Amino acid sequence: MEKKKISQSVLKRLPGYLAYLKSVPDGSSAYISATALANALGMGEVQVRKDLAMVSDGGRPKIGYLRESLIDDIEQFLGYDNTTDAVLIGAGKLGQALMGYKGFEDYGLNILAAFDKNPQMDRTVEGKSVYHIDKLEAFCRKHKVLMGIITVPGEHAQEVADLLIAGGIKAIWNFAPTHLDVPRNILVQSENMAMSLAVLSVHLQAQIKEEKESGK
Amino acid sequence: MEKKKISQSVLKRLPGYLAYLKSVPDGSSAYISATALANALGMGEVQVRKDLAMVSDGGRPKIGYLRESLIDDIEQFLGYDNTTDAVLIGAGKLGQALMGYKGFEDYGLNILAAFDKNPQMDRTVEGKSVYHIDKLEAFCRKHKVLMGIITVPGEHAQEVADLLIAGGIKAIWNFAPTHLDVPRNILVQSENMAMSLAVLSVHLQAQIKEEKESGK
DNA sequence: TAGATTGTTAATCGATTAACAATC
DNA sequence: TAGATTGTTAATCGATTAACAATC
Repeated sequence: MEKKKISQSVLKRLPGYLAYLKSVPDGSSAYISATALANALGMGEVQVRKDLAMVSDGGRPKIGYLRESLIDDIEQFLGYDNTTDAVLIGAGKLGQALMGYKGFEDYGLNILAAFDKNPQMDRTVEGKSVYHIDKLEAFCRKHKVLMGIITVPGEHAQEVADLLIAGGIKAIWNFAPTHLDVPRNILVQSENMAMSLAVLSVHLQAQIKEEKESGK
Repeated sequence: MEKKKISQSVLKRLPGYLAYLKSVPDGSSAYISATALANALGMGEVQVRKDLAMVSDGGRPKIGYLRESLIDDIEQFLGYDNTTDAVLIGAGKLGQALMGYKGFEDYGLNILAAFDKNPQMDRTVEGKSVYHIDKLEAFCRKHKVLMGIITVPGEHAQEVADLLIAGGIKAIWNFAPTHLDVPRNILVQSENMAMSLAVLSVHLQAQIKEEKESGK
C-alpha cells in the first residue's frame, strides 16, 4: 500500500468492505478471501482485490487476507482511528436523529454540540448541549472544530455554511437539499436524498411500464 | 430527447439542476443557459448541456432553455409527476424525520404509513399511522405499494427487506448501514452515510497532515 | 504436486472534456 | 452581421474487467 492516491470510487467502496468484515461472526476463520468478500457483497472479485490492494499490505495466495488486520488497515486508511470533532447545526428531527446515533463512534466521529436558531426547545438533546447559533463561530474557533453537519432547512444552509467556514471548518456534511458555494479548499459532502429518489423513481417508472406492456 | 437510455451518472445530476431551476426567483428571465446553470452549480458547461440534451427537446442558440419547460421535462423524466406510494419501516428518530419531511411531495413521494416492531409509542406520527410490522406484508399487497423505506437498525434490515419483497415491493430506499441481498429485479438504493463519512474523513486527514507539514 | 488465490499488466468500456459546426 | 449559445463528433481520461503470471 502506502501513498498511492486513491480514487473517489475506491474510497467509497471501502466502508462497505469494512462493515461486512466487522459483521463476520467471531467463530469464523481468521482469514477471508477477496472472492468471499465479493460474493457476499455482490461485486466482482477482481475489483475487490484491487481495492484491497490500495489499503492493505497484501493477502496470502490460497488463503486470503487476515480479517483483523484488514479491518485495521481500512480503518486506519479512513482515519477512523483518530477522532474527528464536529458540530451540528439544526436541531430538528433529523438533527436529533444524528445526535443520537451511536454508530458514529465507529467512524471516529464525535458530535461535540448542536446549534439552532431556536435553542430553547431543549437545553440538551441526546446528552448534547444545544446552543444558539450566534455562538457557533466562536465555538468552532475555540474547540478547533474541523467538521460541520448541516441539518437546517435548505433556505438557511448557505448562511450556516458561511458561518462554519468563518469559524475555521474544513469539511461540511450537508443534509440540506441545496448546493453550497464554498472556497476550493473546503470539502462539501452532500447527503443527497434527491439523488437517491431520482434513481428509485426512474427504476419504478420503468418497472411499471414494463408491467403494463407485458400485461397487454 | 425520447428513449435514449440514460446513464446513472447523468441521472444523479438531474436533481441538482432541478433544484436550482426551481430556486431561481420569479422575476428573472424566463430563459436560462447551460452556461449559467453550470456556473451556479460549479460544473462544466459542456456536461450540463449534454445532460440537458438527454431530457429536454432542445434549447435555443443564443437564448438558452425555457426555464419552465426545462423544469417540466426533468420532472417528467424523473417521474415526479406521478405519485409513488411508499411505506416506511422503523419509526425511530430518523423514520419520524422522514415521515415529517414535507419536501417529498415535490418528488412525487407519498409515505402512506409506517411500521414498527413496537408501534405503541404513538398511534400516529406526523399525521401518519404506525402499525405493527406484522401487518406490513398484507398492507403492501392491498395498497399495491412499490417502494419501501427502511429506517430500522442494521441488524433487522435484511428481515425487513425480505418482508417488503414478499409484499410485492420493487424498490427499497435503505437507510440502514447494511448490504441487502435481494433478487435482481429489486432495486436497492442505500443512503450511504458511511460512504460520505469516508470521503469527509479522508479529506480532513489530508488537511491535517498538510497543515502539520507546512507548520514544520 | 495441483489448485486456489493473489497481484499485475493489458484490453475494454464508459464517461468527461475538447473542438467545431450549426443556429438564431 | 457578429457573438453567444446550442448540439454533435472526436479525443482524452479514468475506471472496470479480463488475462495471466506468481505464490503458497
